[in-house]
Amino acid sequence: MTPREILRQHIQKTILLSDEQFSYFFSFFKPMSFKKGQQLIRVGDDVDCEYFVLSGCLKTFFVNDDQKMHILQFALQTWWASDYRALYNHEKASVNIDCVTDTETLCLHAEDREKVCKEIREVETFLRWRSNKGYISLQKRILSLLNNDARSRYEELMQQYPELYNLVPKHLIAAYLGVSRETLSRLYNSK
Amino acid sequence: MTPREILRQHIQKTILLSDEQFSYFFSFFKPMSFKKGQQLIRVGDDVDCEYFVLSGCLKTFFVNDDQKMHILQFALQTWWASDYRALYNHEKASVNIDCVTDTETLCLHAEDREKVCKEIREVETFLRWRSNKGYISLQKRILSLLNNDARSRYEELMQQYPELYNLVPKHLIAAYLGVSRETLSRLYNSK
DNA sequence: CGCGCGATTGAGTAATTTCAAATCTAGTGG
DNA sequence: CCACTAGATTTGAAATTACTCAATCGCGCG
Repeated sequence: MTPREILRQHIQKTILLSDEQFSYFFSFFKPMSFKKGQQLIRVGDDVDCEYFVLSGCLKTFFVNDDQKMHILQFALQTWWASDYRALYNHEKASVNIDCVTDTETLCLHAEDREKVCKEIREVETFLRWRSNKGYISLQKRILSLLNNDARSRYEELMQQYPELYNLVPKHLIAAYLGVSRETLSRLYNSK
Repeated sequence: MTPREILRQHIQKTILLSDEQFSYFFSFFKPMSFKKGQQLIRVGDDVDCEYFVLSGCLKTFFVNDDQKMHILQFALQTWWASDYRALYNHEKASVNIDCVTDTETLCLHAEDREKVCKEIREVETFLRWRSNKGYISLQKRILSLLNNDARSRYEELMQQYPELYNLVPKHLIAAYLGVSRETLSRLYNSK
């Protein structure tokens, strides 16, 4: 599938755009490819765009004073990634984003997003629903953090995104689940 | 402040509506008042509306198989509450919402929301930003759950929402923070 | 072959939970 | 005003869970 098709199918799960409308929207996306380990956003950066993943895997993460990394999100194909707090409030980035693997993205600038939102009603509807879905999935994750122990969080994640198993090193999975790598290792090697 | 003024001020932090537009939007909100302990949404219910809090406090929560309660959200004045997963996907409720104190709300039905969104562009923009802010605040909470121990989560919460201290029983705060009530008690009585 | 990264294992430590009991507090009825 | 009660909070002690730190193992790659 071409980048254009990937994006179009993704959007059409929520709304319908005419060829003309979609072409116009698509014209604002800039293809950007990155190598494994390359950084898209660093803490303190100005943030003016968001990334739509075509292939590969990004991670959004935060490193605390003790050098411990916490992962907020893995972004696979058709996922969006940015520091949305920075992007929407015009603040400096408070999280990092880099590549877990080589990754191809489409980059959309915030000003273009707002421009197209104004011009094409359906695009704004799409973005509203995208935010809603994001909200719902974060709520689910919070519930999982509150309610489940590390093992069931791990099983839940692997069941929902099996592709992560081979794509992402275990210590990153641990940083996403909120346990130490040692604990995660013990969890799935015993029992 | 009247309910109308509370809602209007809240909305105007994001977008500007003419008197006429606002009156039209406002006409779809139905005042609903509840007593402490009263349930607005129960797991398994059909969900067709969301609530805008005028006064008092709601909690959105989940009770697991061990009868342990986990709190997803407290909703104070100008906060919105519903089971958004159920509301947006037309599923049965997977969480409960009830009143921590006597609570006054404005109730908005999903179909009316979509209707007004179509008719008034600014309302859709408002809802898009509302979702974004919700997403950002949940992301902040996840980071806090991953990175901070129970004590700093408690201090963070009390600093951000001091009114919760007198309004909400401590064992509910514990259920929000993800610790046992005994641990929470020890945390702020030692030190 | 040796390096480097990731994964595993062991042992000791720290944090949190559970369970049970005691204490406190606000509201009710006499 | 007092006694009573239900709910909320606190405290103690034992058990559990997860963490840290250090060492080891495994494997792909130059």
